Amino acid sequence: MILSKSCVYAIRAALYVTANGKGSYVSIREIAEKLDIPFHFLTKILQTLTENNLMTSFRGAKGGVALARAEESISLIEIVKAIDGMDIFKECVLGLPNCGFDRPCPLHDEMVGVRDQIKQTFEQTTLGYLAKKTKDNNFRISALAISA
Amino acid sequence: MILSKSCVYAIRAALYVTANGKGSYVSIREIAEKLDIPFHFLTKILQTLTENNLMTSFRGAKGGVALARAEESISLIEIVKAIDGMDIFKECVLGLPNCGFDRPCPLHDEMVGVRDQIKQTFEQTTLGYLAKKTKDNNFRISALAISA
DNA sequence: TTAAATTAAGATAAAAGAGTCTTAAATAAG
DNA sequence: CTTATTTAAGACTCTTTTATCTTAATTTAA
Repeated sequence: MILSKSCVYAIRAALYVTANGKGSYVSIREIAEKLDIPFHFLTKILQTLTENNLMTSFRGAKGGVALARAEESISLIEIVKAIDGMDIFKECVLGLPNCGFDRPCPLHDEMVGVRDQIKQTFEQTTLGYLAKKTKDNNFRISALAISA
Repeated sequence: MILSKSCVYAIRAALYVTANGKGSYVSIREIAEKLDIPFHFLTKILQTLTENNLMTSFRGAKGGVALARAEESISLIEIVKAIDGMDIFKECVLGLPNCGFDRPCPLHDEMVGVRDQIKQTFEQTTLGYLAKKTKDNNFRISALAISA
């Protein structure tokens, strides 16, 4: 698994908010139920996104979370950075410290390309783009059966 | 981390055996010390490789492990398969079950390529090739400083 | 035959990741 | 003002991965 479960939950939740939160706050309970994510666990994860200025939150009745900025300006890598950190894009596949051009591991050449490609994908993919793509193609962001 | 720590240990140990085990058994203690891997932990991992017919082992004094087949005939994917399983090459980046051409997640298109590329790399890279490359270029398979 | 070396196997422990539960604080609405 | 709703925060539990420890079994060689 490239991303931690927390990070996957964060991305899926952010997509849900992008797609369903136009103009108002979305309650974490709703997100948790719709995406089949443990509520309290998701609460913590979204708190981290809020701390990292990717979301804003609002307490109390009618409270919830919302994107902190325009959906086209938030790319997935910001979420990954907040939850899993950027080290996952630098890590040596054989776990050797300071693996790189200078001191490569035997697999460095083979892996550096795909790793950069993954990083680029996360850099270039915005919540806005991905939410639109998800809607247009009726893609799913939950394992749950689609409810009308 | 794409591969588990166990899997990384397995690959590095297999490379060490390939490079240093010509014709005879290499003791697990030696591998563990040279590669800075916990001995008992490595023992279990190599037992798994032995159970999967990738290595043979020999008990008692002068015992150790050796490759079960010619080094050019063992590709990294066999080690990955034995330790982490093949699911890591099928897993959806967003953790959705049955993500694929039929029921893709929003990131499926972006990820399917790199995932296949990683898989191909492990399929095509043999222990023989990698050990030779490691020797020729003086690459390292351990975090430890190189000892004369 | 005995001692040393070495893998095999199983129990246990430590660490990290994932998930749950409870209480506090804030907000809206009656 | 009170109640219901909702996020914040912290403690706690569970599971998986990683690591350690002990004993058994096997083999070599003195």
